[in-house]
Amino acid sequence: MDAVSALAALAQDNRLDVFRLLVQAGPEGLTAGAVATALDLSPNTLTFHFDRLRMAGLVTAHREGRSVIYTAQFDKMNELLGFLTENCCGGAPCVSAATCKPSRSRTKRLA
Amino acid sequence: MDAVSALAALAQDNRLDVFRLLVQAGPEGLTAGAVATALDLSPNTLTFHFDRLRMAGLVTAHREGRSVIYTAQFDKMNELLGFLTENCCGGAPCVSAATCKPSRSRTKRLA
DNA sequence: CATATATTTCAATATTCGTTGAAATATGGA
DNA sequence: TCCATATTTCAACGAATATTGAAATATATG
Repeated sequence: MDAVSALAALAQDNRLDVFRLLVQAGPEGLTAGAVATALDLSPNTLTFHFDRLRMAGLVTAHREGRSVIYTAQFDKMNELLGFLTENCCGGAPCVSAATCKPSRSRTKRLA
Repeated sequence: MDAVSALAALAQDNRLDVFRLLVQAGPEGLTAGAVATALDLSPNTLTFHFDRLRMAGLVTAHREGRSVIYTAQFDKMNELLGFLTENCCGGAPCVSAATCKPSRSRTKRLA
């Protein structure tokens, strides 16, 4: 796993905002357009940032109709948190317990 | 607290290595020269990276004789871990328990 | 003081980053 | 098919990043 690219993906204001928004949105994710509107980012700029997050493994994308839906990858975030706790933190033993989960398990979209 | 600059500080191979080394070294820290030797970095390049870590609050520096000793700031790392767990992770509740501590509490230097 | 050691500063350079605007592509509906 | 919506691709550009080499600064020792 590449901790540096995951860190780099989150180390930018707009991308951090994008990721936080996707985390809030939970496993159903959000359309690119919804993120663009929410954060007031132009669609091409957003694509650039999505690419970084995607290459780092922090989000995935799938098309649904004309929209593309981006979804936070909680596993990857857990992996990063685990790495940081273990390697940059003196190895506090709480890693496995602090499992990263979607904020609210709302199963609203299309339901 | 500026999560982005802390993330950016760690989002580079050499700096991540530097920080991990300082975490291993514990509260006594390491001289700039020791880090340079351990990671095979030229001293001026290292100063550049130390600056980034320092501005992010992840390390502090103090002179001791002709050497400058750099020390990891565990509190700041805890802060970052807390932020990430809370904001990028759905708010898993383990944050306060996963307190970031020096790897080994050896109180050797000057003792 | 003169010299050696330890670190920082500075200028230069190639590379990468983040944004913009225009054009292209993909999908769905009239 | 034609058109509107949604997203991506591309070229361009200024800004920031990481590294190098040379010079400067700070401290200790003879």
